[in-house]
Amino acid sequence: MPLYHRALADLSARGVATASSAELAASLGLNPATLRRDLSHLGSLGLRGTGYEVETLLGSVRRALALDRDWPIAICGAGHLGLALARSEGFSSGHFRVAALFDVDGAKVGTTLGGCLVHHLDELAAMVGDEGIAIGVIATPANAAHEVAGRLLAAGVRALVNFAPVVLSLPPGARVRQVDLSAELEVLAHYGARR
Amino acid sequence: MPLYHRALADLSARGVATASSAELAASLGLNPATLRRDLSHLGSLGLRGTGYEVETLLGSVRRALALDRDWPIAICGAGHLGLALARSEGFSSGHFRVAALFDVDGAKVGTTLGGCLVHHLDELAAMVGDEGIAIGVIATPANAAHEVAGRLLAAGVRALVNFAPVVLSLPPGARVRQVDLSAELEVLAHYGARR
DNA sequence: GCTTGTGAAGTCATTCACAGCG
DNA sequence: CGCTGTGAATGACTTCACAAGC
Repeated sequence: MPLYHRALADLSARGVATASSAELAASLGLNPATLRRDLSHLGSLGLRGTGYEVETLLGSVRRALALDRDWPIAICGAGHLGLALARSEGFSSGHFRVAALFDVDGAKVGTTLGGCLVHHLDELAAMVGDEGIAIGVIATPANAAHEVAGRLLAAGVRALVNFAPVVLSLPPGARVRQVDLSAELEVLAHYGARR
Repeated sequence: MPLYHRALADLSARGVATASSAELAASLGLNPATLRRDLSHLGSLGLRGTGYEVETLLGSVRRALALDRDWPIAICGAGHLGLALARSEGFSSGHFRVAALFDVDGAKVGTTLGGCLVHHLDELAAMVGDEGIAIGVIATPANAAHEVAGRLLAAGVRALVNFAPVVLSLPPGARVRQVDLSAELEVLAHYGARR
């Protein structure tokens, strides 16, 4: 669904008014039927014989993804990865905003890195409440990930993106998206060796 | 499969000799049957009544993932993300090694960032040959991703990790792993709004 | 004409449940 | 006994194929 959102935002920016499932699917490398069925979950939005109206569909996808409001994010870990994420397009542009950067290193706390003031992790709970943070990003070393996840959950954050190579066991009601850099490389190594 | 590799490497480092499918699965949050079926693809490695011998199984998984050799990697894009990746554990420790960092920015080329000399993208083809690079990482802005992917493929690199928010259309025989930061946030926003 | 939305079929992955083995 | 490996059942997705509609 995020893919559809991006494809439609592109078309919208380019001023395209309508697009058929075949065109959309081709631009995303998907089967047209898959795309039609996915979009049908949002309602009957297509015009038979014509396709989909880009602006209308974009609005529906945006609502489905709850991108019609702003999502403040907390990034935990102000190392290289945390800073890179804080400055990346995906995290700051559009519907997401890096509300705070946290670390436990006294040398970093209080300084401004990448345009963001670094707070101590102890301030997490307070800032989650003040800023309305609902999404937490774990960009710490592996051995700190569990504790940071626990603190985020305790502060009321129930949606996490975890970049640490650790499987987080979470209580029901909490969601985690795991982003595992070395796992990506390992599957490529597997396929690479087979050629 | 990379998850199994990591779990087994952990157990091995902690000196554990054997583990049952139930124990392994619990530590990864999986169903034991799923794990047994996955491992059965590697052969009949378990000891009935006992479980799996950690070292033996680790060796088999390592071979299956082709991690019994070194994989030199090229990172294209020496921005914040590219540098963070170059310094990350996952990319340098173990079986992977950042062999070269590339950019097109003349101000960066020739300097040493994060312990790596930055080469101009024009040197890509030569260095792929010299270093035996088989995996390329795209850490460029979205609008440069297509061209960089093309250059990597032209140089003979057929395995890519793409961090740019662009769907790459590749010739058959090439593999891509897409890592999409904003897509992760968007699915969390979707679920977050439903609670 | 062309394109959607959707039953029906097909494919792939997960899970159950148990025979077979150490 | 306990645990693996695996048929068989279940579920989730994908794709086909076509009737319904602009």
